[in-house]
Amino acid sequence: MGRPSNQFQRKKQIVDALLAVMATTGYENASINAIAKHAGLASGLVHYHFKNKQAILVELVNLLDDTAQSRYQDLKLNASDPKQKLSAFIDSALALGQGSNQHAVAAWVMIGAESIRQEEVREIYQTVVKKNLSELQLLIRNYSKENDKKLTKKTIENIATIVYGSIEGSYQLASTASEIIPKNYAAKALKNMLFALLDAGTDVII
Amino acid sequence: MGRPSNQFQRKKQIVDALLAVMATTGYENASINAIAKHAGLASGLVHYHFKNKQAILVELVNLLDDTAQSRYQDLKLNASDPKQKLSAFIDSALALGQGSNQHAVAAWVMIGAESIRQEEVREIYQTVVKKNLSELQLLIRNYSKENDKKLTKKTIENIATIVYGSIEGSYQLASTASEIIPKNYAAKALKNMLFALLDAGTDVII
Amino acid sequence: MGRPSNQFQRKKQIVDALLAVMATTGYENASINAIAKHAGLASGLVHYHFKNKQAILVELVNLLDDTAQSRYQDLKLNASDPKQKLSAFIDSALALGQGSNQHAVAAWVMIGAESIRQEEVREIYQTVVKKNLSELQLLIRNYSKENDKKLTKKTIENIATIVYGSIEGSYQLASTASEIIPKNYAAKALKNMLFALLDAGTDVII
Amino acid sequence: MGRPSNQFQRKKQIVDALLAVMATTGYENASINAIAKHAGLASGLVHYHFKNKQAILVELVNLLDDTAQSRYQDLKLNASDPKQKLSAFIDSALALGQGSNQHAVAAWVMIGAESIRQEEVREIYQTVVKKNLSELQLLIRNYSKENDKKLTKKTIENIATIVYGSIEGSYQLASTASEIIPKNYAAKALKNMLFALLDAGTDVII
DNA sequence: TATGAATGAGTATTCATTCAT
DNA sequence: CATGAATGAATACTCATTCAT
Repeated sequence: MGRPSNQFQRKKQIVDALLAVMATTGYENASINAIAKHAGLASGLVHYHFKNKQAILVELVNLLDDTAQSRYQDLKLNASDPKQKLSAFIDSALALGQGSNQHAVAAWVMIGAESIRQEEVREIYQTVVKKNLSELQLLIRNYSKENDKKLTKKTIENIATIVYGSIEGSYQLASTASEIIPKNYAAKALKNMLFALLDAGTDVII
Repeated sequence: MGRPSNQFQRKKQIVDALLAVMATTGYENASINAIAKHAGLASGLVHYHFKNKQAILVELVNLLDDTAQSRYQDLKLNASDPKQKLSAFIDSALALGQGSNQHAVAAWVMIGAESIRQEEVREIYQTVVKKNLSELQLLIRNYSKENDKKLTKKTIENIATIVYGSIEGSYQLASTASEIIPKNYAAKALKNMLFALLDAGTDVII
Repeated sequence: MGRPSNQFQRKKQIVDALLAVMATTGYENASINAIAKHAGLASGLVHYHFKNKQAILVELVNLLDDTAQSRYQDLKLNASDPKQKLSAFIDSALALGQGSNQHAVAAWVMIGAESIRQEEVREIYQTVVKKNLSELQLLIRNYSKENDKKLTKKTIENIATIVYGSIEGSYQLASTASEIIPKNYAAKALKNMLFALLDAGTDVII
Repeated sequence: MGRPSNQFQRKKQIVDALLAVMATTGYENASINAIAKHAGLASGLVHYHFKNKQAILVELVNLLDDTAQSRYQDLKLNASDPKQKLSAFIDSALALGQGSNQHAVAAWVMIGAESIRQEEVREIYQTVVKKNLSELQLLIRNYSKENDKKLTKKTIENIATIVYGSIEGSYQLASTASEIIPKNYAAKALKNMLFALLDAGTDVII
């Protein structure tokens, strides 16, 4: 009957290794050999499980998105009103620096840059962005609805986009300038700014 | 006597070529050959003018910073009060998409990623970040002072950082997801959000 | 499971190729491509087995030393008294020109020159020199002891060094001036000169 | 009438620079640029004065030989009998380490290695060797004649060759192993060995 | 599944030499 | 004579990918 399949475990091992290696070396410099060594596997095995190097990256993008999603879902469970849900989104995204997610944050920045030049990566990256923008728009709409604000679709889009951009930018700064930026500023500062805007008179918001 | 020097012109040519090439291919994939070809030069000449590839990148970072600076200085000339000056900063940074600066924006994103792994690049990158954060803090302080708000140093730092992060994040989104984000949303949305915060009661801001 | 290792065989193949190529072209001009071609291998494989070109050279120095050692040990087996042992050393070192060791001699001269500028090579080279000087000093001491001569440590050192220098110099002449120097002069001439000195009155020797 | 020619001075400057540079880097790594910089000249000027790099090396070989010759001629002036003349040859050749001739010695070793692979260099190198061997043979013949020893031509050749080889070998050891060999051993040790041989009964010498 | 040897194209960098000024 | 910019071939080394075992 042959040995039991361990495809899943091996793939995870390899993707994790790519994450670790590319967080410090970048994607181009994360050689298959380095990835294999980090995973404790023979280099040939990497290509047995993945058609090519790009396929590992694609898998990594999915992994990072899944992780972020589940973190958000967890936090959302305890959120009862729209404001708390919006906060949950931002908090889950910007709980930077704690745990081993510094690697993930650095890798995400690299992926962002990589998606400029790799079509397939860009597609998945955009899918993730789109999903997050949609979720943010929904959360913002619900929040403003509850507060009896009537925001146009366009306004909500703009706000969601700048908020999501702020999150991505915080990743960038956390990875490249952590010594010169405040600690743990991001989530709170972004929430304050966002709610100040949403709570202001509608004439302010465009 | 002897051949006249044209170092300055050639160096500019090469740096410009790196900008153009890496905007679409990334730094690693911007081969010296590709750069030379784009500049219409022999590949050996690139190394005659630059010690190594990294030196070109360093020069490019300086160039991009200089360009951004002068754009800001220009806009600031017409700004008479603190609010206008703060606006000038954001406008000069986020006047994306117009002119040939799409390349510059994409390159800047690549540089951000590259600075995670190249010490020397990171240092210059951080210098630029630091300078911008300082300027932003000054502008915010002046604005709040004029409005009789007393913000703590820490608060000003946090606000400046999230604002600068938003700018960097907008570059990221503009480069990788321009099809799925609103057009020209960034400057206005960020300014609205920022001033909503700064104009809110001090109890809101921390 | 998996492909059987042949590292040992391949490494030998590559080192042998370096020997052959550098004997006629020098180290700098022994390109990895030339070495690979001579060994019948793909150029990339050379770097799969050796970290860099210098590592091959280091391995070659060791190989040449090993070969010389075993030649000496073989000859020493048939030597019963101190004089014969001393002769065995010189004979094993200066049995030039016969067999395929012309390449080895030329390569050794190149290595000597190379060790002036490559630290790591110089270290191994010096180790080999030191070992040979020690052995020569021991042989000379034993010989003079048997002949009731009392030579100072310093005298023995000096003699050993000039003898070893003569050997190295003979390699040089054999490689660069073989047409204009006598055939097979070296071992006999050096032995005659050395024993004339050692057998002379102690007043002669200093 | 144009400016006065300084060809001679310039050529000397360049040859001296090659000597200095190649003493530490080897011939292959002594780039024209490095030579020019060391000489304080523009790189193009080097090729104005020398057809190619090899021509500088050829000139250097001649320079080193001339220097050695004049040192020998100086010492020979004070030598009145054959023994003193023979000593003068060895002394002039082995006055190592003093003055700035360490560079010259190292360069000579490099030239020896280089002459294995460069035909033209080998030819000059051999000319120098031949001249020195002839002189040594003459000196040995005169010495033995005075002492009423009748040495065959072959014997004299052999002795001259091993003596000259010893000199070359001493250069090698002085350049690559100076830390582990005695100081100033060479001239005295070689002379003792040589005269012990020449003064021994003719039955010893073959 | 797994190993690790093998390939060959690609990359940054160096450098002798030429040439415009 | 002199400068130094320009060329283009050569070189060590890297690496994704393939393949024999």
